Amino acid sequence: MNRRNTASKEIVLHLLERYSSALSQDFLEDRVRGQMDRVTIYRVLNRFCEDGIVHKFMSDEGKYYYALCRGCSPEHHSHDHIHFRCLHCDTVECLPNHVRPKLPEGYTGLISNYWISGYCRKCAPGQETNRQGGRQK
Amino acid sequence: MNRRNTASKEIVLHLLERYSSALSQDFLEDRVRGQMDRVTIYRVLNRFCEDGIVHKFMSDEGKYYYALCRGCSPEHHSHDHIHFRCLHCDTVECLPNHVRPKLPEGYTGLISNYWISGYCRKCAPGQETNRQGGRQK
DNA sequence: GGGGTAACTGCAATTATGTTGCATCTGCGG
DNA sequence: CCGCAGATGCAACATAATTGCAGTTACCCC
Repeated sequence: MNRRNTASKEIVLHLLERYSSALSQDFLEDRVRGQMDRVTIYRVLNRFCEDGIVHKFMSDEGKYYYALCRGCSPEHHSHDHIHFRCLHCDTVECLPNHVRPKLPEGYTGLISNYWISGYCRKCAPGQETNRQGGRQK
Repeated sequence: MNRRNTASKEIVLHLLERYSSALSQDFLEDRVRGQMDRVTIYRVLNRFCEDGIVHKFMSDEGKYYYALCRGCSPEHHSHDHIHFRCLHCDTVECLPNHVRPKLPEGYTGLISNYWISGYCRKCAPGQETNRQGGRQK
């Protein structure tokens, strides 16, 4: 199973880097409309996940978001950080915090997904807004 | 908008109480098959949410789970607890922990959903199992 | 206790997202 | 440059959420 360098991979990777935030499949679809098929995006993203350069997580609206892995090797992923959605600019990002809540006696936690919605720094009350009109949907 | 007492409400409420864990729509469908329509379950559950006696949250598999609110009034909901799925018995429950992670400077958190998968007390390694053959799916 | 109405229900249909099968195409090693 | 495994496009399917509408019913009011 050797991976190949293809235009599709480049395009998707470039978008993930450019936005430096977590993106949903349908957001990517809008950006590459006409350039490649939905299914190709789907498969490219999942291949990235298999290769450990991207992780995906379920959002509060029931669809996956994909983000570049930062600071975790393919062998050792640490995804115990918080996923944050700004209710104003609708950006989804991975916060640097590491979270390790204490579970009740007898419980073992293996996989986690922490999700918080609110206002990001750029859209904080009192700050000038960051909304970019449909930057994400 | 006055609510009425109907058989459907009773049945769904009774199931939520009986299992005392978070249930998905399709799990409830299996339990009431022939007694009421899917859409009715859907609407009953969402009415419960509006009324503040149930809260719903997105699972890691992309579907909503519904659980009775415990210790939160209709005016003041506190849903900053952890939702836990046991990978063995597949039960989803609300843990009592309250979580308040510190966000980076400038961020304001409003809504949260903490999700952890692992093994619950009953299914902990070394314990006898709790799997009930399709108790949830 | 009966009537009227707003709330509720059932059925059909639609939307959105994820997923798979298969025929075709292509990057790349030899 | 040849061959093939990996990648792609298209069609189709699966599942969950959601809406419209016509018909039913709980319950307030008399």
